[in-house]
Amino acid sequence: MKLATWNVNSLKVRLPQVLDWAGKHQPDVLCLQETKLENDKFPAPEIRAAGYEPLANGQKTYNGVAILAKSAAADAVTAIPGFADEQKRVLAATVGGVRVVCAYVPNGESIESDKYQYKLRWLAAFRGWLKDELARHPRFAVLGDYNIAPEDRDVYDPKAWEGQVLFSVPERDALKSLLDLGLKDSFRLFEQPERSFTWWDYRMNAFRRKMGLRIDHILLSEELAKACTACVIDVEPRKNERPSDHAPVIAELKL
DNA sequence: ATGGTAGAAACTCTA
Repeated sequence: MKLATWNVNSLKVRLPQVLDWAGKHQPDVLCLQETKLENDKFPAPEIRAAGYEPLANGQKTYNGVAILAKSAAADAVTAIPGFADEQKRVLAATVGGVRVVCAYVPNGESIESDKYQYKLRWLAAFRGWLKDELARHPRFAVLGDYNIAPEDRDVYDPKAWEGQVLFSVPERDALKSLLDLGLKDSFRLFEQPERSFTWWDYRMNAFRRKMGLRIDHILLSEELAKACTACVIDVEPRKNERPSDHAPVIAELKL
């Protein structure tokens, strides 16, 4: 079973790239973030034609998540229970006996921003929900754009990024506290190339200069981590014309 | 000295 995640930064713009990529890599589950589409605008027919059943939780202009699955998805949840949030950032569903959470964690803007406080509050609520879901589902995966780089090696210039949003200690601690629930960063289960990143700013030729951060992650429960045989970042779509600023991440499971 | 780019939508906000 292949699980994948990709922040597409507008599904309207990126739909052809998403269909092309899914056709090539054939993930069983593809989690998308920043779809920026209301559900009634979601391109469900095109996605069905490509062999995927879509689940969408979107809004206009900002945010929005979706799960594309090769087999039927059940028991969808579209919000963090008990956390009032206008922003569409989560979607959970059960696919092929695996409970999948697709998440778009708030960016935070800067550590001085109100949005940063929202990010930390959001992560605390998210943790509570994941704990509950994990208790009920031993086969549990949390995929998405976390907007947090865990370690120095996940940042092209950790000195310059120290204390900045996406790499500040409170954010990294929040990510650690998700792992402390009993989740594994699937990417680090394996030997990986140096300078492995999933996001590069559109500005300053950041991609060409390898100035990236690894902020998109696939976290796996113990049971799924044991079954995980590979996790890779596919940088190829970042080279496309009109690319997303994020690259997809794929984890392969032998279930 | 505070850019630069991209997306959506409205002439600005978010990332």
